[in-house]
Amino acid sequence: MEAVGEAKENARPDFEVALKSDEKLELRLWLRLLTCANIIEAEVRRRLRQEFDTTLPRFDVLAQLDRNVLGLTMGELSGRLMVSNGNITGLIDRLVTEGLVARANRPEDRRTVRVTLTDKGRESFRRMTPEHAGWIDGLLAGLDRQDKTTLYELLAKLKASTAEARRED
Amino acid sequence: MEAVGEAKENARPDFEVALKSDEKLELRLWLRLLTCANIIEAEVRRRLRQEFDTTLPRFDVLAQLDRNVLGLTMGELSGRLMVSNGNITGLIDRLVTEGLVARANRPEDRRTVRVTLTDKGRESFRRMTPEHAGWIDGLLAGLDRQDKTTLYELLAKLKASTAEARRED
DNA sequence: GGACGACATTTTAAGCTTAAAACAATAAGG
DNA sequence: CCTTATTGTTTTAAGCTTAAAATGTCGTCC
Repeated sequence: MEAVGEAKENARPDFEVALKSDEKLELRLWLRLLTCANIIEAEVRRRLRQEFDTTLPRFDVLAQLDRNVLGLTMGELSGRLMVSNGNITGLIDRLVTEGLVARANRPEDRRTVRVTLTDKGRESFRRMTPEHAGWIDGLLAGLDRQDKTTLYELLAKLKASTAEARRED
Repeated sequence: MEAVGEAKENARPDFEVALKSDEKLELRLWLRLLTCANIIEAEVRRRLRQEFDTTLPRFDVLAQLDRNVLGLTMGELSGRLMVSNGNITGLIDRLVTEGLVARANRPEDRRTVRVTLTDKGRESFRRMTPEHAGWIDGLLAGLDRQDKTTLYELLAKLKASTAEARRED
């Protein structure tokens, strides 16, 4: 018997359903952006779990390590994924248990750890990437090329806007 | 002593820093969308914590209850926020402890619970909303009105696209 | 060369989140 | 009725996430 309602396979808020139309444009824009990101992210998480029995944070770690053949330190990983250092510790613990990554001590600086993909980890990641790219393509298929480039440019502007706003504080 | 690096006040991935330029447009677009959403979300979370000592999921629950004066059941809440039922249980537990919402049993159907805002909860939410809207305005200030409406429309198209893609499976 | 500050990582405590199972109550069909 | 299915909520086990504190290591500056 299934206890969870219609939120199950969607996950994350679709606030727009409850939005009064007299809301400000800025708020509606933000909520719609959030909704889109959440829908796609939830879909990617769902498929990673169903098809590869893994999670998005694990996938993200593998992606970073695949790009950096020489490995990365814990700090470099947390910087690139923009999560806390403590978070990375647990994530790497689990990936080591799965045999997908390896920790190597570095004699030249015993404070740091070099994390690298194992062969198994690399193989696992390489098996997932094309599927992953396909999911994204499918989810964006309703936009034509012009839509995509326009959206891409507007999001660049938005990103710059948020950076500016945070600089001012 | 501060242990956490530069990820601290940003939180959430900025994958673009590691993106090879030969990546597909679709993938770059998705990662940029995710980055924008994560930046804004992290900023809202940070300010909710700093200025009001609360969290985004709590704020979202209060927002839903403020719109629905008669209250909502647990199931209605989980549907509107698009999270699992089990999640709502814990969230409401904590909000009850804080005195911001109240659970009321309903004699006509003893399976369900009616959750409503307390006066304290309503007052608390009303104090946060204008600030919250201001934060969003500030973060989007770098876009002119035309940018915002175009972005709003493109995101509607994207949302429809994801719905279509998931319908096909 | 010892003290002190800076840096890298881990630990801790708490909250958020989910899927799945368990529990509780109503509804429906004989 | 009363059994069975359905509906609404909670519990459970596991993972993700953070901020803050603790731990361990390096570098520098007397």
